[in-house]
Amino acid sequence: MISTIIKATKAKPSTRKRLIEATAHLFSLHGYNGLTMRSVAKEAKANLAAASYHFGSKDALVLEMLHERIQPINARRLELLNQAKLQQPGIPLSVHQIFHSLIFPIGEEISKSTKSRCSLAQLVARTFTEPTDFIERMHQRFFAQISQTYHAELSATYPHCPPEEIYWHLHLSVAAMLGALAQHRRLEDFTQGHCNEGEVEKMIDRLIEFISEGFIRGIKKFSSS
Amino acid sequence: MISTIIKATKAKPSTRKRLIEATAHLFSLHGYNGLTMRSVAKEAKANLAAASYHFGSKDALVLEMLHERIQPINARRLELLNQAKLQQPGIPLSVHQIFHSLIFPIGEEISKSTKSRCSLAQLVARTFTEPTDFIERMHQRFFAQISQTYHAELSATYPHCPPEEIYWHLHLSVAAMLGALAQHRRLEDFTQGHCNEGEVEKMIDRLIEFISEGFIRGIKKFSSS
DNA sequence: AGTTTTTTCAAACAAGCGTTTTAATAAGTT
DNA sequence: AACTTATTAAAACGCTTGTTTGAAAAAACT
Repeated sequence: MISTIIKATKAKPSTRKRLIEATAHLFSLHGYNGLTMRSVAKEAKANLAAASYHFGSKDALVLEMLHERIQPINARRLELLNQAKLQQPGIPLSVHQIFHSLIFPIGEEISKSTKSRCSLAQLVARTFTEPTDFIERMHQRFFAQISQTYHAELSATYPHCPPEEIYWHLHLSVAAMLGALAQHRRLEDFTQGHCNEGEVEKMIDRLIEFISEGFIRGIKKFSSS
Repeated sequence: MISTIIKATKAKPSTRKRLIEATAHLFSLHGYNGLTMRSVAKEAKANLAAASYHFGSKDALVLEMLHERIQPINARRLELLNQAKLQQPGIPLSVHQIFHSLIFPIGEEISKSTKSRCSLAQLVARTFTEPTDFIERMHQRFFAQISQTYHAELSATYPHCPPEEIYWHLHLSVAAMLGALAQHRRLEDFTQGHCNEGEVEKMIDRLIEFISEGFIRGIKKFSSS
């Protein structure tokens, strides 16, 4: 009786779930080209043909994994955005508020997933640095709309700023965010041990401040001249 | 007579040079794993065995290419740094001056190389996002020293700021720079055509301002509390 | 229970990979 | 001109890749 309960709680997840998790881990480590069906199968303790059976192809497998990982983050972003707007109806959000809603959800997910071996930071970042064609298409589908949302929000905060300049600095902000995520793994090496990769909160706090101020001062300088 | 002169001026470069150039182009497009000896040979209009003959292995070929491309940038950085220090001996450099010396040389090289199909921005950025082991080692060799130089310079500007906080924000700055370079290719898509990828100068100017201000305000906020 | 559907498994497939070999050609030297 | 070295070329090597096959096992359903 007891053993069955233990067995039930410790029962390993479905093959499908294990494949997705292994894919996330290996993709974040080695990128799309560095991920092989055999390495996924091995890590998921599944048969080589399992991934093809469940997802059809390597492309579809990776796309499904990315969908499952990224969708919750984007949903949370919009949630935070709307939440802030409801608290001050009619008043445009501050730059800090806007970038908080953009960056904070990533920190949340990273903290959640530290128990698993997959670094979400690396995964999200790799989505943008991978050159594979199909990932570019997927990127377009996943992020095109949300980037427009943020541009609109920032335009509301700076109603007299030319849209082009908003775009320039939003682009820089997103690039900085992704760069920080991608580089986070190297933090300890880069700082000769002065900073700790595990302090995700510290990183997120500083990143939000860094980007917000970079954005504010940049807009001020380049839209007035 | 004339034909020989034309032939001489238009003579295609040595096989070795063509291989390096093709490697740079394909590496920046597809990364290390996505680059194949056959694709390099084809683009360089050389035989498949040529790369192995001239460089020994794929690893050595890519390393040599990176060395040739990155070394001049780092040299120029130190040159600008020393130049600025000579103009105001004894006085610490401003944050803008420091980051100008870090970022501007990349802009120079990008402008130079726009005639070739290789985007230097992508190449430099990929150096940092590629997970391949040997590239990590190479990165350590190429950038470990220069990152220390910049930390020292910034510490001189902020003598009372704890080194840890300098590291944090230098890390964010470098990450932002690399992120911007890596994302530069997507600029037009991201901004729905509002911004032009070709305007490298604009990007560099805004990047220097963005990072400098992010650094300054971040240091102010997080080292005083 | 028997039957159908879903899932696992080992083995094989063609294609592409980095590298090596061997021979032919070009360049340089005495 | 003869000889030595450096370079190019085509073909093959062993290995890994994503995907498919067909049979065995497990699960689900009537």
